[in-house]
Amino acid sequence: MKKMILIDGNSLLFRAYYATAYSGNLMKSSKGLHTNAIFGFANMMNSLVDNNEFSHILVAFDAGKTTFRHKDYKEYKGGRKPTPNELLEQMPVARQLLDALNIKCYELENYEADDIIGTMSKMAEEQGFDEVEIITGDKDLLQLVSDKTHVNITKKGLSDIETYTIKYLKEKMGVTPDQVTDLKGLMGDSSDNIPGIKGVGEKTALKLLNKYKTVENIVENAEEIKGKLGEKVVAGKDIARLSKQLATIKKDTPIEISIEDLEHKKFDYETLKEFYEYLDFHSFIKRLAVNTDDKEEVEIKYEIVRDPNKVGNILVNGSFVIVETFGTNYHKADILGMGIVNKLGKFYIPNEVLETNQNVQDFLSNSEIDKYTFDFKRAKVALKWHGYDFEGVSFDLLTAAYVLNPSIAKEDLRVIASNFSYDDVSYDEEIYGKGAKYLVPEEEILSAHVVKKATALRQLKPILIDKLREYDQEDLYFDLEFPLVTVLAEMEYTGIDVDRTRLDDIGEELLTRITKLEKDIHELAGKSFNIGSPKQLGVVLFEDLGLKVIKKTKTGYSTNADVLEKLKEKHPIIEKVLEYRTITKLHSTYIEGLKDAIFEDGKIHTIFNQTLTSTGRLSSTEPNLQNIPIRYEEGRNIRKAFVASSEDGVILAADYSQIELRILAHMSGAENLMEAFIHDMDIHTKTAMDVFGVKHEEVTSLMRRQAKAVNFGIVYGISAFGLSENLNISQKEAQKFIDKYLETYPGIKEYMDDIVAKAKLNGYAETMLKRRRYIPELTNKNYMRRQFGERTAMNAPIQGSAADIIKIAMVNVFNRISKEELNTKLLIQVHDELILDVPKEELEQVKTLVKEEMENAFKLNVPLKVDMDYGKSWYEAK
DNA sequence: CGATCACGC
DNA sequence: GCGTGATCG
Repeated sequence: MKKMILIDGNSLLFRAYYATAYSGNLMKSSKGLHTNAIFGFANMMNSLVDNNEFSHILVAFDAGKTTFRHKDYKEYKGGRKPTPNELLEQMPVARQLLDALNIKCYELENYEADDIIGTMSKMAEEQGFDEVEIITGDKDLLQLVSDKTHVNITKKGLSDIETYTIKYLKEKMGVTPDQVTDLKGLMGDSSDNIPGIKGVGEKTALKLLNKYKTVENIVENAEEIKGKLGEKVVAGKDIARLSKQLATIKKDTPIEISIEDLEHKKFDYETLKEFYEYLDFHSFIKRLAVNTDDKEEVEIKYEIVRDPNKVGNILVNGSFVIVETFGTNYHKADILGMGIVNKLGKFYIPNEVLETNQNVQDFLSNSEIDKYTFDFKRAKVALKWHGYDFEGVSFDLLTAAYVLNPSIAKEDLRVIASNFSYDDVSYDEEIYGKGAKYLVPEEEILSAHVVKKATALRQLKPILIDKLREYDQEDLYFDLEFPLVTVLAEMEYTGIDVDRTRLDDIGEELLTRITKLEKDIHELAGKSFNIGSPKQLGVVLFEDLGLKVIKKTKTGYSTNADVLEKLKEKHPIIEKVLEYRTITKLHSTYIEGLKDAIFEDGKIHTIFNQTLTSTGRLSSTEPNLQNIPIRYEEGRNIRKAFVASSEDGVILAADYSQIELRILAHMSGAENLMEAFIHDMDIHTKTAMDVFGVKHEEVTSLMRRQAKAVNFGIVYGISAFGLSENLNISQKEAQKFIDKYLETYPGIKEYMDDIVAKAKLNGYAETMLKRRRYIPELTNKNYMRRQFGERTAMNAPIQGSAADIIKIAMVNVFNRISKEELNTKLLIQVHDELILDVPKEELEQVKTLVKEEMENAFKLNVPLKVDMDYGKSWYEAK
């Protein structure tokens, strides 16, 4: 149930103030601050939060004194008594209170709270909220009543409210919501200093509206109206129109917050308590304590199941299952136990029972028994290492949350739960501790935690599935992201064979070179220092040797490769340092790092994080197999250590050629670009031809290099600054290149503008498969951040769609391999490339299959092209 | 634990 | 632009 509460902050504060102020003795805190309005306001907010079920909440405030309405009518709200200082000083405190309550408040320059509320209620209705409740003391807001939106007007004393529905409004005031503004246009409003038609009061106004419906209609037919009234209407027609306009609440204010920002979160007990103490609101503190104590007493009831005769009975279809592991690397994690929640109740099954009870193992491995889980891949791989299969899972909360919003899904269930306003579960870190204190707690604590997670899972599954439907992401989730979990689990568990001796040999060579380089560098420097320390190196280069400082970092001299490259001619030490950097990098990250990651089976088992990147790409850790060197021969040699698993098998590498630019051609429909791909031309040469307006044979290598950098920039969404760094040119020149590129391909310009506009409107950009990336930077006050947001908006659909496509290919390749009963294994994905382990006799079949599935993963307006190669090692599969 | 650097796409 | 990892202070 999605229900939004919108509160008119100013109105309630006024009411709260005057409700108690007349007595003449205002409440004061021990610090001398008046608190009567805050007290009433806090009371109101508390009873609101305690007595209502809702999912979103916002308190809107007026900003400043003037609004856009003053432009049309400078007397707007004129003649009002000034706000008493005793109330003014409480205004900021109200915002502090809301902060402590974890309730969002918002105000907007030039607009009134009404307009924010009007806009939000419209947005909420459009986005499928079931109900919107507006709370105010101002009857103007009644114009917002609809079948979904109710307006609650506070009555004297604040304690009770009057709820207006369309029906009640008609009964009570005799008008429809739309006519509320007409009514005010006719009769005016003294409190806002809106004139209305002279001599027309409520009775007359209603009579007129009853007959003519709107102010406009009344004015148009003024001649029909007889007598004095007719004259009054004619005389006051402009005033009436203006008055109506002033009374009309704007439903399209340029607000900078989104519905997601308003999700109701629990307050932090300590913060709130501190705040109440500051205000001397002791009664509230007591109530707070009672409420939290209550919560702690409601311990969840569950059963720890050990009886082997009983355990079989509780494991039924439709179970929510948490397989609890201990250790971040699940290839070597212990399994602690399982939390099960289903129609029979809540249960905890300790690991000893899992290990010894066939019923439990059958339950997990039976694909006919429907199960739902959290972090399916972790559970599946961990169980597999312990000898158990985990099948029949049809929902994984972690990946579902990631699809809904890639920026929230961290691997802690509590983090995700909180994002959906469910807080009744602990963070794993609270249970296990961290660092040296990462320990398994006693079973009582552990089991309660695991069962709570399973309970949260049950609560959250329908909510997330609803959202997937609402966002039209069901296909993306059920046909792609979720099936991919199993594929990745298999890849990780399979692992890739590594020739340790090869790594040893390369490592030894590197080590001798390092020793030699160290000696040379120290000699050239005239002293011994730590070359690996940028700080020390900086001193040697720029102080001792007096080289020119090219760039500085926050902390000192910059010594990165770009800088050193420019100093290469100036001193022989530079070349040595550069070499030292690459060699030590190779040695520590790739030789030592990889050797440490080899398992007892002689393989490396990476972990693909499926829920981390904001674009939809995968990432790889422990070790990262997506950044094994390739560009330079020295590093590329590392790949010789990644070998086929069988004697005469091969490693097959298949990569998409220019997939991002092909996607750009497809999405933008830019003709020149499409043509290039349809004829399979060299894309950078083609870009150079188009941008520089030259013939094929006139493209120089510099032109091609520049065109390539611009294409690169398009794909990665870099700025003029980034491009200038890449090409070593000025930002101005870089901007010229970009402008020229967009001029050459107007289709791309149009497409990019469109994407940015849409992203600004929606708050997110999306891929071809409806994967979203939210971009809050688009409304950032800082120009640079906004600019970054725009580039992100342009880039996310390109990179994300490429990620979508290779994921489709992976699922399809995987399914084909198993359907054709092959022993070939998918091993690694590197963003636009797949690495497979292929037995010799399957090679021809697999080559065909992989090419087919990759090239036909998704139908674009241009062909998808895949290049393949194979060999005994990854090195040979260029 | 943040900053810097280097590797990949 | 998006990532991971090693090292330093």
